[in-house]
Amino acid sequence: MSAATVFRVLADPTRLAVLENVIRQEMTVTDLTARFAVTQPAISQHLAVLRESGLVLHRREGRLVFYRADPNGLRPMFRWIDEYRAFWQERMPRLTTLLREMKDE
Amino acid sequence: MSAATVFRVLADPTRLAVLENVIRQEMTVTDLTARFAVTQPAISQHLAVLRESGLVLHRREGRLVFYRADPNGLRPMFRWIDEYRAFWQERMPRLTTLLREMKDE
DNA sequence: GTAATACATTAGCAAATGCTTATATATTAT
DNA sequence: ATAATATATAAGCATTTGCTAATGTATTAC
Repeated sequence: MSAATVFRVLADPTRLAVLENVIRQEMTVTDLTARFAVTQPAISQHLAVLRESGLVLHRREGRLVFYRADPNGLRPMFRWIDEYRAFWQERMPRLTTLLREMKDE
Repeated sequence: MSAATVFRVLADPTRLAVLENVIRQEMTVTDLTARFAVTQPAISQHLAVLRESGLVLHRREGRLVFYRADPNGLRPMFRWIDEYRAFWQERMPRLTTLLREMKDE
């Protein structure tokens, strides 16, 4: 998964907001649908994109499907940031070790 | 400038690669055009998007226009990461102070 | 001046995207 | 079994996107 792919997935405001919700807490599709002005299929489609890009995990419990963010999903983004570390570092001196952790662990 | 906007700008592989080039070093439009398989107008259009979203700076010198990355351009992204700090932190314990710097300075 | 160079902008187009409606699939309740 | 609920998938459509070709605008060279 490339950084550009992760950026593309996060680029849509609705999809980003869906991710933000499942970062805060695990949630069903119905829960999510209730929080947005779009239909359930739209939410399911966003979740499919988030799933395929490794940004969320899901588990089925009866008819309910619970979604939650996968912290590993953003690793390509962290790797990208780290790759240009020297550049950000000019302005943000103590950045190095932190990004190292985010990238490697 | 919202995080989603920054993500959208970074989402296109060509445009991301253009940004990566001007991160490494200041460069003219002609320089950039030589490095990609697309036409000069395509490069100029990507640069326009990067300019309007605050990701690059430019200066004119005669007929040449030099572009370079603006490190402040990614601040919305860093702010977004910081907003969900607690979540990443579960897996990356020493993340806090670093993101603080990136966000605030 | 005129020509050449560097870059930006416009118009047009094919492909991708995000949405809705309709429908399919899976699970639970009766 | 049948109906109801939860979610996924498909089809269709309007909008956005990234590209090229053509043209416009500065600036420098002659």
